[in-house]
Amino acid sequence: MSERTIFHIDMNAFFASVEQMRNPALRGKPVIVCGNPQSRTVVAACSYEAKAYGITNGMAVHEAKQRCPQAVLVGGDPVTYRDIAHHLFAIYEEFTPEVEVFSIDEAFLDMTGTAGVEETARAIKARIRQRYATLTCSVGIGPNKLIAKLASDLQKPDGLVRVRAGAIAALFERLPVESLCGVGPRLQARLNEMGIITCADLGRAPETILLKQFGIIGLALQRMGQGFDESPVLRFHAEDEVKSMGHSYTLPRDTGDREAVGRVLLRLSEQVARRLRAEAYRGRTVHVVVRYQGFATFSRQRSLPDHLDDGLAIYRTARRLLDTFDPFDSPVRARSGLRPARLAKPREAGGAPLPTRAIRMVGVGVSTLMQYQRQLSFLEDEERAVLLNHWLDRINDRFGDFTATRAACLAPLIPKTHGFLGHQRGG
DNA sequence: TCTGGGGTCCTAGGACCC
DNA sequence: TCTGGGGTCCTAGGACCC
Repeated sequence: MSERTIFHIDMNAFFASVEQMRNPALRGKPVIVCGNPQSRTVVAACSYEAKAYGITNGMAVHEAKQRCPQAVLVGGDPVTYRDIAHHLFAIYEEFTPEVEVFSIDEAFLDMTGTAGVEETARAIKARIRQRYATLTCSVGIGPNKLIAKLASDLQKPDGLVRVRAGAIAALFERLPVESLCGVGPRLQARLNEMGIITCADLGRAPETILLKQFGIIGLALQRMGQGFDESPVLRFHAEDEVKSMGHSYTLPRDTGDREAVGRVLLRLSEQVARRLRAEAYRGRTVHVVVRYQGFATFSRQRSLPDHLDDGLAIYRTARRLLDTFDPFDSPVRARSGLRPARLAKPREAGGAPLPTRAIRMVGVGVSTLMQYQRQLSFLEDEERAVLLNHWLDRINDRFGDFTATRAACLAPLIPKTHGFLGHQRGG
C-alpha cells in the first residue's frame, strides 16, 4: 500500500476566535470563554492574547483572572460554535469526501493521492479565511493520523507543518512522550518514572516491560512511540453513534442538603430526557455521579428492564441511586463489590450519626441507548406522557430550557434560607 | 473562589447461565 | 466434595480527549 497523506486541521483558539470575530471590540484583547461566568467554572478556550499571560484551557477562571485581571470573560455559545463548525466541515468536504470529524474544532482529512499536498493545505486555509476572515487554523500533514495530529500542534497559530515518514525518527527524539495523543498526565508520569521521556524512548522500550506495566495498552503505546498508526479516517460524525447522554452541574457552593441536590437531579434528568427525545433515543441504564467537597467522585448506575426517555422516570431511578450514596463508606464499599441496591443504610459509628459530607457536583446520565423511528406508534398507556413531553419539548425548543417544565424544577437549586456563607461579597 | 462539562474506552470483578 | 470454563451482562472506577 502506498503511503497515505493525512491532514489534521485544528482551529486555533476556536471559541475565543469566534467571539472575537463577531465582536470586534474583543479583538486584540485577552478573551476567556467559559461556562457560566457567575459559577465555579474553568477556561473552555482563551485567545492568544490571554495565553500570553499563562492562561490555559482547563484552568480555574478565578486563577485566570488573577493572572490577567483585565481578561474579558465570555459565556460560551455552543449553538453558534456548532453552526460554524458545520460550515467548516463542509469546506473540508470541498477538498475530499474522506473527512473525519474529531471534535467540534478538529478534523482529519484523507488526502492520499492528492497532487500538490502543501498547496492543497494552503488552499483550505485560504478558503476558511475567505469565509471567516478572523478564524485561523493549524494544519498538520503526516503519513497517518497520529503524526498529522502531532504536526498540527507544532506550529500555532495559523500553522502548516508537514512531517514526512523519513523525518519521524528524528522528530521523535526531541518530542516529549506527552505530545502523543492518548498520553495524558497519568501515563506521562508513569512513563517518565520508567525513564521514558521522549516519544523515541517509548518506541525503543522493551515490549515485555510495556506489556507488564500497561497490559495490552503497552503494545499500542510502543507502536505510537515508533510513529505507527494504521487507523483509517472514518467518515463519521460524532452525532451518528451516540453511546450515552448526560448532564452534570457543579453547585455554586458545596451543600449537605440532600433535597437541594435532589432538585438539581430532577432538573438534570429533565434535560437529559429532552435531549434523548430530541434525537429519538431511549436508554436503559441510568447513571448518577456525585462529587464531594474535596473532589472525591463516585458513581452509581442501574440498568432497567425497559428503555426510557421520560425525565421523571430517569429522576426516580437517579434519586434512588443518589440515596444509596454514603459519602463516608463509598470508597470502601465501592471496592467491596457490593451492589448498590444491597448497600446498607449508613452506619452510625459509636452510636452517633455521621455528619453528611457536602456535595460539590451532581450528574445524571443515560446509556445503553436505542434509537427508534419517530413514526413508531406508542402503546396506549404511554400516549399521555408522550404527548406531554412532546408539548414541553416544542415550547422549550422555541423559548429555551425550563420555560415549561415540572413545578419541582422551578424551586431554587439551593434554598437561600440555608444560610450559605461567603457568597455575598462586600457592598 | 483551586480543580467545568461533554463524552469515549478500558479494566476488573461478580452474577448467572449452559 | 474441593476449584471447570466460556460467554454475557452488570457495576464502579479510572484515564483520556476537547
